[in-house]
Amino acid sequence: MNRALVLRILRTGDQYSRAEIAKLTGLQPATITNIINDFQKLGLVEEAGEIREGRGRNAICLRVNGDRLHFLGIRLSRKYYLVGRFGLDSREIIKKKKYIDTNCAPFDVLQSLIKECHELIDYDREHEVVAIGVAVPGPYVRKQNRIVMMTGFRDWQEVHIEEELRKEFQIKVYMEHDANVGALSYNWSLGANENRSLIYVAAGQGVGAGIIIGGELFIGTTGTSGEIGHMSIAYDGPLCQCGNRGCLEKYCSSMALTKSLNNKIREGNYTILKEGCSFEDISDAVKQSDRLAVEEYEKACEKLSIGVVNLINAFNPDTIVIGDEIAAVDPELLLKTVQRITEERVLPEILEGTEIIAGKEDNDEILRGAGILAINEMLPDFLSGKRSLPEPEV
Amino acid sequence: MNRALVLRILRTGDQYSRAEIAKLTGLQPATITNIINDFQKLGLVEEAGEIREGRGRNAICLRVNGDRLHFLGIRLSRKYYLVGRFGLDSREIIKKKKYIDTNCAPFDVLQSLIKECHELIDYDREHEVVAIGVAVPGPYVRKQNRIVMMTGFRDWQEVHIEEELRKEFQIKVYMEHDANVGALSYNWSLGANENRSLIYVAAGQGVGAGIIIGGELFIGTTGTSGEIGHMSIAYDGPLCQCGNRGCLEKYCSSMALTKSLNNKIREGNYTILKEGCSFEDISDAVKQSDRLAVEEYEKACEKLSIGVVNLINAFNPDTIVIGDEIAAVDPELLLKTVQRITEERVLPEILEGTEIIAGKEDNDEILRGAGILAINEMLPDFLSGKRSLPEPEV
DNA sequence: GTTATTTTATTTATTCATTGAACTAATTAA
DNA sequence: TTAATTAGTTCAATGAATAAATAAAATAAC
Repeated sequence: MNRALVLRILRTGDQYSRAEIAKLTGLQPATITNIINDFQKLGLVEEAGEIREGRGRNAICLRVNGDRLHFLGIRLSRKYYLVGRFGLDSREIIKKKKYIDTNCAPFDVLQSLIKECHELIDYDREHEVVAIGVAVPGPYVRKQNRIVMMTGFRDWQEVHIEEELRKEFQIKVYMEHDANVGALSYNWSLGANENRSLIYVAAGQGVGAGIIIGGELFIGTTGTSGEIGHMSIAYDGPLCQCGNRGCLEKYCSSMALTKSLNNKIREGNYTILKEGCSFEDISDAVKQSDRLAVEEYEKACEKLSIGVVNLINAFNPDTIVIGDEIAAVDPELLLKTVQRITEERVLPEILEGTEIIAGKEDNDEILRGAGILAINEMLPDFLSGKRSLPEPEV
Repeated sequence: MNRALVLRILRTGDQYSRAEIAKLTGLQPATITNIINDFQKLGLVEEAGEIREGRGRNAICLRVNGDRLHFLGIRLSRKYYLVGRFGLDSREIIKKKKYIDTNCAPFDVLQSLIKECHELIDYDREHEVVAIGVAVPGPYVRKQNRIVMMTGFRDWQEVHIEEELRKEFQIKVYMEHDANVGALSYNWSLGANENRSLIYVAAGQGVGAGIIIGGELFIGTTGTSGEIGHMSIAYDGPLCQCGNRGCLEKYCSSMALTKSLNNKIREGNYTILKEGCSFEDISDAVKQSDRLAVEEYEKACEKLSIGVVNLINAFNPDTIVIGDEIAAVDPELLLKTVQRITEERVLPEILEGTEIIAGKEDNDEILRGAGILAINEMLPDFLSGKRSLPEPEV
């Protein structure tokens, strides 16, 4: 258990000396020496020069051997899929993106995905790929160990992604809701610690959230936590297909934004956009400061902010990250809007506990999260000895 | 750590044999023997007859010695306070209720409270009271180890309840938001387990929630989690003093219900109630099936249900308990309403993961929760040896 | 330049919780 | 009466963490 703790510290990618780790964990220096020795024997950790500061013996830097184990991460989206190869230190080694032909049957997509995975595995034969993590659009529920998609992705219901990948590659495959792995990814990049409470809001075609509590992913009883897209912010608002009214994602998903903007165009409002425009068109228009597009985008951000207000009041998390398509349109404007609305609507004593971040523009966070999922799930097996590490390369 | 695990199982109040505990914890029978031996030496656990079932040697029943340690629980409310004495098994030994004169200064209330605590401690001198748990109306924030009330209880801001009690009784004092200890209480009575995710909704003068995740209380970064009273269910609804609009508690707190009913009376609607009626009057009227009172109460329950819908979507908890004043008015009608609204508004795949319970009519849950808070916080110190148990009585 | 001080890391012996295996105890079914 | 079954204990062995002493390597002070 302490091994896991030490490794979690080192996995942040930063370098630490034994003494620093001892202080961070509260364990004795002797214990750290022992644990690090084990890790070095397993090839998980290596020394990386010394650091001189002040007087006293210089500290020896330690870092994980990122190439000791490799992992695949897959992000399956409605429009494309991403496959990436990651090191133990969550560093991206190589990645690929493929657009999905909308006419393409899920089974064929899966075959193409498998082909790409093979390529990524063959890319480096020296280091072994030991597990695969898959991020899929939520929501879904687990039923008798099978994953059943619920909305928007229903044609995939009969495709057993996990099983097929496991059969093909004979390694462990883990699957999660995309918002959940997004949370894992930020939890890692912000420096995982056991007190962290973080909510990653994936504002894309739908709106979902991944929740980190106590440094761990909280998925709820049946794995559907974070379905904030169906949180009502207007109890008598428009009916949603989930049965609820005034659902958050009716106001601020990319789908909602596209719909409302097209309506505005139909009403004859001036814009550089044409009727029938896609979300990508709108995104471009916002970047070109098209007045109507910016206006509508800001409105969507305001509604999203109401959702954030509710999350802060309910969770009082230390961090909220807003990511995915909607955030990528204009992270700055989004952040400004969220800050304005939260300052207006949350008691200052409560608000000050939470830092709000607009996700990076590139969408790789979720892909990396898929890789981290695989690492997180796999490592305990190695540390507990339930599974032995593959032979190290010579 | 395993000691804590074993004690947590026994603290449910049920009786277990060593073999059963071994199975439940996954530990070896020998380990359980050792741990139970220690507990018996400390007087924490005692044997209680045998149980015969099927073939094989009869199992020896074990149970916590509820009288080995005693605890005080205090529930401080706006209108009254409760003080209770509890055993290690969370059993209530004796309790007292005192109404607070609204003209009474907080300091005087505290003095009266201290007097009652003395009486409860003197009630049984054979068993030692080792800690006090205090439940206060939320929300509050901790600032430099001081607790600062935020709304509705502001005149208590300068009263250092924790410090005063600690000074007076020279034992540990723990303080929590009342909704949080309500959650602790139900977590206990439903059988604590490390996977439980439970939300206790305290619908009283305000609306707050206590959140159990992973069997533990989740209080957020700064301790303000569960402020669902200020969750907006109508983004353009009426302005709340918190700055938000359409806050849940504007629709379904006892204060809101009282206000809206008095408005209806003023408008001339028929009812047995008179203008200026209090929440207690309304509660009685509902119990007497006064049409207007029932109608307004049901409306409040519907709004509360919207909040519950949002909680289910966000948390996917295994249990939601709705308690406090509002629930006590008519738990059956409340439950029926919540079930109707949630079935309407939550996807069935998600809803089926959550059991919804209307709190018991008596309001002792929060008092007991205060006691459990003290027990929970105190026990680790005893088990880790940081603090030694008082001498057992002869 | 020597010595004292500080900080890092390791070695060694010790402690302590847990375990596995053999064992005792007590009960029922055959 | 014997075999089978279940409950619980004993005891030596294991293994992780620790305390204390020590080594190593640096700077500061004289």
